[in-house]
Amino acid sequence: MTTGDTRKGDRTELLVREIRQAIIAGELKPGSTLRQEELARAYSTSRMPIREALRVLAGEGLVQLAPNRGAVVAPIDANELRENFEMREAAELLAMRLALPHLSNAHIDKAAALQDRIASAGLAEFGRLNKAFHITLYAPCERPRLLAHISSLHDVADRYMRFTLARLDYLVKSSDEHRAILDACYRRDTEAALQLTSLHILEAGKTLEHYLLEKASS
Amino acid sequence: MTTGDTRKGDRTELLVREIRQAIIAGELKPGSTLRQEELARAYSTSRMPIREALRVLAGEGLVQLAPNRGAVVAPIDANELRENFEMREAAELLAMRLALPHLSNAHIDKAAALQDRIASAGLAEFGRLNKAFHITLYAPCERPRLLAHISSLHDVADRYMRFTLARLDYLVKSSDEHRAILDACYRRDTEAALQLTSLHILEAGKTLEHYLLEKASS
DNA sequence: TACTCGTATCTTGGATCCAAGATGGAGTTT
DNA sequence: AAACTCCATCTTGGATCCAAGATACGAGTA
Repeated sequence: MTTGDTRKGDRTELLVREIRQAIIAGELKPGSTLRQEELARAYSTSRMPIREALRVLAGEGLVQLAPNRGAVVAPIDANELRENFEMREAAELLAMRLALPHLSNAHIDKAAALQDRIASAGLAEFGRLNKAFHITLYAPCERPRLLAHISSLHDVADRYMRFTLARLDYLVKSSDEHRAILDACYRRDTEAALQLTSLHILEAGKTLEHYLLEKASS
Repeated sequence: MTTGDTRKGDRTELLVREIRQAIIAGELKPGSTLRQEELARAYSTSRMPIREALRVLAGEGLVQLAPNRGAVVAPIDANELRENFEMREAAELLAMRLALPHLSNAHIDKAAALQDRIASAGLAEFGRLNKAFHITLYAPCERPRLLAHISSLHDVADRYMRFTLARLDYLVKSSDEHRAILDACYRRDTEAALQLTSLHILEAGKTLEHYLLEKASS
């Protein structure tokens, strides 16, 4: 569930994080089969924690399990991409709406600082920082399940962004929209903040969908 | 993730289903510790599939894992109840909105048949049938991830409903609202269907919250 | 009497072992 | 030549074994 829990965590939990990152980053290619023995050797452990980790990742939709036939990295799928952004819009609007009444300038400052880092970061770091930016704005809503859900959705969105090798103009446009959202937050303009967030997410989805189809036809 | 996948499934998958139901039904009490050995004996298997099942259920938020300290059934929490219904509203409105353009009379008929069964069912079956009713209406949206998400949310809502021992008038009111939603669907009145669904969910949340606080103070 | 430290016991987590299902190829048959 | 069957091999799934962390209890001391 991608909880924000940062405590020590057992080995399996670490493996979940590492394999999840590997899938998001595309090091583990979509559709490739994951053999337990291989992963065990790769992460120098036994098959047992790998098995548990794969089941967790299956729950997040990043791998697909078939009984007695093993696991494959979830394939890239235009429908899933669309669905992901639709769900993100619904979930993030809710979070934004609930967070806004409790959003302090300190919070917005923190998000603004993250946006500054995004501006000077590359594609590899964009997803992580982008997620942090959004979650920071939503954090005051105090809804742990909702935030975990959003975090998980961002992970798969990040995967699609890297897969499509999103262009620079995508990052620039996104940054502009971030600044507009921050501005609306500082002004405590609820309607604008919600509207801008909605557009920000939906248009990002459209753009990535476009990139994906483009890539598929080439 | 509570996929609708109904294929044979390995032992672990079956265990997940059984333990999930036991938690929802309250047979496994909130806060009680789950010892692997006990569960293994109870389901006549070894600890191994139990361990995997617990991790999956942790992902769904039905159990809480603490490294080296085992698992407990997720405690009842008024905040989580509220959050659950807020998330349901957001997710189900999205599903409804996407499904309506593709909703055939056959689909609505099927949902209506489920509603008839709900009317003559008891508290124990309400949750399952209620979930089926809603999912049936949303199914034409063709969004597997979204539907799985909604299904999972319904599971924890069901748990709270049973825990609060929801009164009969709750079930009656819910049935009336179901019929109103069906009516709006037959009329293809999009606005009304969305509005009624929103109220249906939010008021159910309020009611259960009320019951829960009542129970807590007694 | 209350508090602390140490030990015995319990439970989880990881590794290994074994059985069962799936895959691939060779050989046979039509 | 194509297809089917049977068998060797590979991989997963479940059980058992062992180590390490956590808990509980009791002895000893202030």
